[in-house]
Amino acid sequence: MGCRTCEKPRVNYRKGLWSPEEDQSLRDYILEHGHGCWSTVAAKAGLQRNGKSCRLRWINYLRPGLKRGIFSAEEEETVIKLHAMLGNKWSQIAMHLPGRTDNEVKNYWNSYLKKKVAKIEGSNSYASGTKSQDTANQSPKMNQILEEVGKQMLGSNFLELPDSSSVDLRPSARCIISHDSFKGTQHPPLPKVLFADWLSMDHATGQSLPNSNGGMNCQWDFNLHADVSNYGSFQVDGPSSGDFLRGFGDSSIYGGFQLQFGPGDQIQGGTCYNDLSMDETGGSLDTDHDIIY
DNA sequence: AACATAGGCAACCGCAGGCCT
DNA sequence: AAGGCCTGCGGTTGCCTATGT
Repeated sequence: MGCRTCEKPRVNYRKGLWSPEEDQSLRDYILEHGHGCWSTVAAKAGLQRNGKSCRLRWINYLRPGLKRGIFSAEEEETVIKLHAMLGNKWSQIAMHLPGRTDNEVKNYWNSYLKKKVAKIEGSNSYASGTKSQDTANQSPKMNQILEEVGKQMLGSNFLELPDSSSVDLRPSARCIISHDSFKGTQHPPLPKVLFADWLSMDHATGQSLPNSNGGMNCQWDFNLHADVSNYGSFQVDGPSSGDFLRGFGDSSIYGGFQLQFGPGDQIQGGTCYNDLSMDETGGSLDTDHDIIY
């Protein structure tokens, strides 16, 4: 193995704010070629930036489907509740907020929500520490919040897997309802898992889920009704589907649509989203192609 | 109008984990 | 097995703008 570091020419990477021209170059390049290896994107796109900077710019600002502007009351509530459960796991919190980035959630929390929660919580440790992942030490109020969140997650906004499903919940899976509040007989035992978690665990490992429905691999999170016993189809509805769809070339389809997945289909990050074909009437995805994200 | 301060946000930094050679 | 690279994540910094004096 040679020393590749020594072979690389030293580049004075540009830092600081991105110009509109740089944005355009990066966007054009990725939309055409996909990002592939980030460290080579900058050079190929004609930018004097390092790969890390390009990746960050794409994820936080340029990628399709991003929501800009102020957080809605629902989003705010979601952040507060998930932060109470997960602590500073911004990427995991952001998974539950379609169109929001971890950076955006983090900034919103640090600049606004932290103070708001501090007011609510008064002088207890939550406001100052913010790392309340140790559920054993949580206040009764926090337990109440956690219980409420858990119930909501078991409700209609989140996936409930039918009892007959054969989804394998691997040990690495983070199970949201493992909190003490949900132990015992009042809540059904596993498997019940957030759809986004279910997908992201798959994403994390880069493997297909070992179930009979074929591997699905994407990170969006939206209101949906799932029927994994029916050949891996799931239906998306509600306003979030619009955000989802805006990720695919601004197709402004609102309302319900249905995605069909075959056993061999896989949707995962890595290449270009405009390879995706979508039948607006039937709403089926051509999953021979990958979806960027 | 000029300056000081605070807040918001974009971007950078450093670390960890996984993968490759 | 060891070292290097790449990616993702959370923490932090610094710039810009709004607001107050």
